[in-house]
Amino acid sequence: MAAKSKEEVVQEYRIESIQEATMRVIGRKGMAAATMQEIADEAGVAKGTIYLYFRDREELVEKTFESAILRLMDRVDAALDQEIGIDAKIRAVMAAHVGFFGENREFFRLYLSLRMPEGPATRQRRQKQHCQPHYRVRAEKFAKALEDAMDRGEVRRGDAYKLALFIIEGSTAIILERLNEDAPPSEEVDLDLITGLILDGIRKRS
Amino acid sequence: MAAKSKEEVVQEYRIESIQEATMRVIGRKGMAAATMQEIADEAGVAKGTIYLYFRDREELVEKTFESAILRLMDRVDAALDQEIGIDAKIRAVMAAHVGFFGENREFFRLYLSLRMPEGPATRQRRQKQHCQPHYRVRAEKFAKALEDAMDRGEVRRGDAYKLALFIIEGSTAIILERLNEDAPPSEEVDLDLITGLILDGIRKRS
DNA sequence: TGATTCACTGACCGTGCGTTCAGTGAGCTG
DNA sequence: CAGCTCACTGAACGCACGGTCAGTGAATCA
Repeated sequence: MAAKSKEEVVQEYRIESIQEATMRVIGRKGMAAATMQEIADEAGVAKGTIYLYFRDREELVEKTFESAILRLMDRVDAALDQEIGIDAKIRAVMAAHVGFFGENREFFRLYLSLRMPEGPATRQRRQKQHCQPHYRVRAEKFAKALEDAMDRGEVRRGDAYKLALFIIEGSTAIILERLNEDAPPSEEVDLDLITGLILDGIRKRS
Repeated sequence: MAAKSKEEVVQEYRIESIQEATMRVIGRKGMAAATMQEIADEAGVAKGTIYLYFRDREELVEKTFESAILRLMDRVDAALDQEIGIDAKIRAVMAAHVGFFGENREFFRLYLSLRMPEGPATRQRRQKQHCQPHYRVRAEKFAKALEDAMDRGEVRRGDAYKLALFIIEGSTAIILERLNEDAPPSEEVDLDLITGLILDGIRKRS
């Protein structure tokens, strides 16, 4: 059985605290301006302690990103795996995104920063290997759902992957706007907007 | 008349060279990893020379962004000012974006970096004042065009600003994908995809 | 042609970062 | 209770960056 020793428990707790602190600081200051010192202060540990659990800053950010994005992926997968029509499925996927980022506001900055690789070529390659796949995989899964709907005749044929990219990125803009608004409308209103646009477009029908 | 003295000409040339170098280096290394030294080398001048024309790194980046985004805005404005139906107008706006970024690949990284403010509060405020307005203004102009179309009954009523954000951001994803593709399809194909989605959605009609 | 100017240079400086590691002390051990 | 262990600490280090400014020499002037 999976009984955890006291050491394991305290280790996991430390790792979690540090990762949460990392997200909060990056959420507040932005990727570039988030320093190890401030992350350590925020987590209530010494700077050196972080290096007991993470090799360097890069690994810290990477692991922090990964553990959060996996939670998002779980929700999206749950939405995609349901046996429902494409209408409901798209709405569910969008609801998963809006809900997740609503609950994890601090993560949003980190999420935006890591979509676009930074730094010299070597760093970029490493980021491409670790962070972009999550983005790409999510887009591919969504594209797969669109293709299935095309096969079933629910959706017009077209480049499903590019459609998926468009939709995911477009919703990101709406989510960003929601997070900046003082009094965002209920999630339903924005979900209706998004799904309405995706499914039926903006053209008025007679 | 506007005869330029020799000094003015050489000044303009310097400024242009430095700004072009800035875009190339940021395009290659990313915003954070682009150093003044490398920009200077790329422009073929000494580091100190840059500071004769720009107060500091921040102003350099800001001005570089501004002069490029204004060129984009000109194209978009031209597309929006035409007296044509909303179908053609949307296509023209999208064509302006795709075309511009196709011709100014190096600028794309800079563009993506400056959408989301970085750094501590003071820096963020300055960026909000200088860079975000261009983004917001573009979205508002596009939203205005959508509202006009709503008034004319061409488009269903809805939150025009959020629709504009969704559309602009979604197209950005397609453009990014185009820039990464080894052999992107002709612009027409992607423009059809985008305008088709926006106007009529993805749902198959009987 | 000697004097003057000034755009340009690049070695230098201070700062602030990520990273290290000798030291500390709470808690376990025998 | 003496000795030991080891997770944790934070001062110190090296480095790379943005920014400075005394110096240089080509172009201009008188």
